[in-house]
Amino acid sequence: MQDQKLRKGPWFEDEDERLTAIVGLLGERRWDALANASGLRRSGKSCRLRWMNYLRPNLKHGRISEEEEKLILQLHQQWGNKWARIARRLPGRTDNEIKNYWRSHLRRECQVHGQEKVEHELTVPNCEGIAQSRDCILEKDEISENSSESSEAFQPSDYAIMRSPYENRVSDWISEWSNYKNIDGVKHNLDYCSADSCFCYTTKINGESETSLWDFSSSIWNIDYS
DNA sequence: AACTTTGTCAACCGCCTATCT
DNA sequence: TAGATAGGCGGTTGACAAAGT
Repeated sequence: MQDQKLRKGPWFEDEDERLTAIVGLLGERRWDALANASGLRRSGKSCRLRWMNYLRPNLKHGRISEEEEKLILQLHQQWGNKWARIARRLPGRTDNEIKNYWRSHLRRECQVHGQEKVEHELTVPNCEGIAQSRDCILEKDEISENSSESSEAFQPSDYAIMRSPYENRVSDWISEWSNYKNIDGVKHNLDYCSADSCFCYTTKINGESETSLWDFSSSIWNIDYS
């Protein structure tokens, strides 16, 4: 399909219907092939975006509730502009929606405070500056360990300053897993380049703390009953 | 009433990573 | 193993409506 023939801009109702039908037939994959098969003069990316942000079932289209807003603010404070990741915590909401909402919210905040600093800090949360490297993660780890607040559970999300989808996925997985297991705190040391990745976590069983270590490279549990 | 500003939303763009061949 | 392709993500833009002057 030639680029100059591709349609852009708002979607028409019949295009939505066609896309919905073809996704129902072929599933949510191979978007380029799907776009061709549908006869829509749209790129695969455009089809995917339309589906993910608008046509997908179980999407909420209404206003963001107060609870959702609190969650967005909280997660954004923890993770920064990881919209897709934040969206995964809000069923029915898309990353685009949350991103848009945040931008509106951010503008309001800036107007209220009248400080450019606010924008900077909100754009670059955590770490007192942007995490340019994984060194920052290590520093944060050290800070946390020495902090007077160290009695509080260390959240897996504190390691969210990662850059690759792989890192994000691993971090997400740890986060979800720890929630599922009702784990107090997770410490995560990820070196994805060397596949020497591990994280440790603490659980309480009958009031006793138990620290365990998950080693990605060997996929084994090392239990430390301290 | 007319114009300007602000807010909201949908969509596109470019980059990066994963997967395929 | 390298190159090509597909998919995912965050940033940005532009259209439109509502609110303000």
